[in-house]
Amino acid sequence: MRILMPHLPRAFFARPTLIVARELLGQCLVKVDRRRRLAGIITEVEAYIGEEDLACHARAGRTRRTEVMYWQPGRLYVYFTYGMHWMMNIVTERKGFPAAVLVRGIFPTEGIEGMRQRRGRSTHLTDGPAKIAQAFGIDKQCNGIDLCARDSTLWIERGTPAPNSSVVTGPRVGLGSTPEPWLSKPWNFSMKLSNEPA
DNA sequence: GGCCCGATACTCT
DNA sequence: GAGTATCGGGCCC
Repeated sequence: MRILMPHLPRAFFARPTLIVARELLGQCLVKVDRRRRLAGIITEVEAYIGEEDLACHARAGRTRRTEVMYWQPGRLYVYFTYGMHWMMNIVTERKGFPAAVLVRGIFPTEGIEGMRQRRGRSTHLTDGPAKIAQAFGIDKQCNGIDLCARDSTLWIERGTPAPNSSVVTGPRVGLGSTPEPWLSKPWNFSMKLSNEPA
């Protein structure tokens, strides 16, 4: 019997955020856009975990912006920052506990021409969180969508898991004045692709 | 490759 | 009103 639905199931996201973040490396983000597939391998992510984590938007509690982080795992949390950029996160853990993984880096594999059109350039298509949102056409309208729903046009597909030897961890990026210990938590995960320079 | 800086508007205090 | 989970252009290696 063939697998009918390629989506990673909700159980994948309903686990500790650091586990989900690590295991998202090597998986494939897919969007069906006007009947064409846009896809890429996830190469860099960051974990944001709960109201205690002072780098997490949920540090301010449940607000209109952070509402989706409190929903079931497998939802998309999309927010706007710096006056012009959208960011894409995947909600993790259990309903009622605000946590998510920010997708910071992708290696494009399908629909590259479409990404180039949206980005208005031919290189550096998805090597940053706002670039990913622009290349995949993700904005406020995508906030709260369910990556695990049967009829979703956006989902995570099983790829080739990143071997431990390719994974690097480090502090999260762009946190500015966030106090310790949160500023230095090694909750950024990235993988080196074998065809990239070391 | 790197550093510096301005753009820009939304969220929460 | 302040702060912001960034980007791209200009410049200099």
